[in-house]
Amino acid sequence: MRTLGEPKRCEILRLVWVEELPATEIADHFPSVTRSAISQHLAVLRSVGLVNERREGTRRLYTANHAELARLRSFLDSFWTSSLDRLRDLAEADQRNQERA
Amino acid sequence: MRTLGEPKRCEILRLVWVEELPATEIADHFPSVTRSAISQHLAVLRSVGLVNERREGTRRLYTANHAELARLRSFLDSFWTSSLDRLRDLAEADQRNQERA
DNA sequence: CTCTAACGTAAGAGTCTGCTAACGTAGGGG
DNA sequence: CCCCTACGTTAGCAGACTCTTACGTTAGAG
Repeated sequence: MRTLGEPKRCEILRLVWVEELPATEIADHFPSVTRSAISQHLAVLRSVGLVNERREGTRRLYTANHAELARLRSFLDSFWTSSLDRLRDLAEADQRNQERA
Repeated sequence: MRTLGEPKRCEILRLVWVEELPATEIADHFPSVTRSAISQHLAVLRSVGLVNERREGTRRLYTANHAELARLRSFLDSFWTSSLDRLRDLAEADQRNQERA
């Protein structure tokens, strides 16, 4: 989550989401920063497994790891499901209190 | 997203997800840090609208803003839907190329 | 009115982060 | 073999972030 808190990394992931792209082409989408900066962002994304790397000659092709982002999505979903569990627990505790009274 | 990149803020949001809690009680869940630090985290969460504040005497009661987190969830979902759009666009472009050939 | 509990806030220290600039490396092309 | 392209990596810096300490404020109790 912290990884995608950085807007550029989020955008990079979006770029390689459906299409495999070489590092240079990714960097070209960010005229405001150096290719080096993008390379470092790619290293971070790779370190947390959000992208996969494939080498082809001197080029390195990147793809998004959909499964990893799916994990993040299900983590957010857990907020809602845990809320249901919690409400059920609260309701049960409340019922026990009423029975005791 | 960057806001929840901080683990403590994520945990705070979880605490106030189903239950309205006063600031002190939230801080008590984090023995490792000062109440001041938690107060500052609450300010950040409030500034991005992830929590709502209600005053009751000297106490301030916090609740999670479910709608705001739902926006984040749908943002992640947009990754998958946009991927479908993108694939459709690519397919159409490819088809035009074949027709031209 | 004084005291205390429950807060937020300001200032400063230490740490992390994202960036650039410079350099190193590996794989072709000629 | 030389050179160029496509990269990653390192060093260093400026700004952002998180934490603590100290202080200010407000509401209620006595």
